[in-house]
Amino acid sequence: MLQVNNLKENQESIIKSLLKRNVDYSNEINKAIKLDEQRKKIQTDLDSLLNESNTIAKSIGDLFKSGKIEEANSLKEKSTQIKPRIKELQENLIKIKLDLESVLYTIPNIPHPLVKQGKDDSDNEIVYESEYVDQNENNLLPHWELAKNLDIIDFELGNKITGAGFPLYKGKGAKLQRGLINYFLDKNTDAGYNEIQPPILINENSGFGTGQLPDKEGQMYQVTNDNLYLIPTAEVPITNIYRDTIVNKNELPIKLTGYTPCFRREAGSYGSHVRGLNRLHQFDKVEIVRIESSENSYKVLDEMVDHVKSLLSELNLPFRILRLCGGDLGFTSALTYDFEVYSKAQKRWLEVSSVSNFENFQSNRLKLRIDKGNKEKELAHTLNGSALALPRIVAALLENNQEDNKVHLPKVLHSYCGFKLID
RNA sequence: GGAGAAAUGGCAGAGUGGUCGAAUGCGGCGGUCUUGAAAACCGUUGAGGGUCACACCUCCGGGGGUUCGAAUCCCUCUUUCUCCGCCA
Repeated sequence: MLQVNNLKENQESIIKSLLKRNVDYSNEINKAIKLDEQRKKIQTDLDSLLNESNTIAKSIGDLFKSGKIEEANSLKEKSTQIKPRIKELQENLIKIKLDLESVLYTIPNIPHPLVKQGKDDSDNEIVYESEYVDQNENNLLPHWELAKNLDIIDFELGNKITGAGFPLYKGKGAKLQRGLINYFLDKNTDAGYNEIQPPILINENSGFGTGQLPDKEGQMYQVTNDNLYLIPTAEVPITNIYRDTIVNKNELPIKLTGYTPCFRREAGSYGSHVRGLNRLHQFDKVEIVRIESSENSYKVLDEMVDHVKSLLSELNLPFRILRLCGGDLGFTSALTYDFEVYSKAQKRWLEVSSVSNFENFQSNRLKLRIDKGNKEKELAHTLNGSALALPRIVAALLENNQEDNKVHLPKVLHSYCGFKLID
């Protein structure tokens, strides 16, 4: 959520920056500014009425003490008279605050200057490509066939137990999952991230804090009896640790990592491009989250990109890094780098990580501030990224390292999995 | 799941209807003293709205109510603790 004051002060430039998303938000922004002015007006009126009524109440107390009962009683009456007006203003205030908030919820984050205008993912800029990628290898099996032949992932059984998009990993497939999770967590920990294990069900407040609610509840699985949601990403519980908090600047840097399963309804996506592991309702992901001051956050974003890069390099997977254009940039993000690995059998790039700086967009909603000392406080910058999401990594590992229906694991995973070859 | 108690500032802990945004202690910050440090002493120290700055307003777990006036009384929800039951 953007700050109204920021909208007011930088109206023109914000509208212009938001145009990079190919949407004109000037109406919403004007509306927000107007609502805020009305809010201020109502607030001021209400405050002066409250002041009046407080003053009266105090004098009544004094009058009673000095025994002037009659005077007190007539003041009581006066106070009773302004009460309905106070009530009315209070109701108006609540309403206008809600209106303002719901307008602010519709305005996405301001893209960073590096973000180019663009309509969709075809306009994303490639900022790094790991190596020459041979796109002409043929006779390679897609991972779902390999997985079936090797009997390491059973999509049908998952379907039987739960439904499509809930695969069952077996034997070396299950061990590969476990090995990857441990490998990622160890690498993240080595890079200074503090490992945590958050709950995977969240309440409504947490959903609002990171922006899944309102409006995006359709993408989450819900536990209606208890009004809880299954997390779509560890970002939600981890970032919400810092909801309604003021962190002291000497607690920085805050670097957290956590593994969780993630649950996404992915309503409306079907077809051949979601086959196998390409898109699932339940998948595993290791996430990294950082809380930073505004002056450091972009340095930190680069750091995170380098870190994810090192993971993919060690896994020996061909990958590229994209800087998302305005049209593909997530609602809450100011700048996002996507990591894609090349899947040689499908001959497609698969997204395996997304690293973003949200600047203070999330923290404004979370009410997450940094105490900089000298009575100075600022909204924190939040950043997060996948390091990494498992399914497409597994897909690429299987497809790219296959040889005669066998799969050779990259060296770094040997000790984590306890085997070098899946056969 | 049943019974009881509680929820106050970074922490501990007073406050049961009227100068209470809240005593006191600890902690934090600034200072005096000291070669330096400690101790001692003095001062300062919650958040949000609003203002050029003041004034002023809101907040004592959340929501609602009573009252001229609520941290204090009532209702409700949540959480925590103790006891009982059940249990990985």
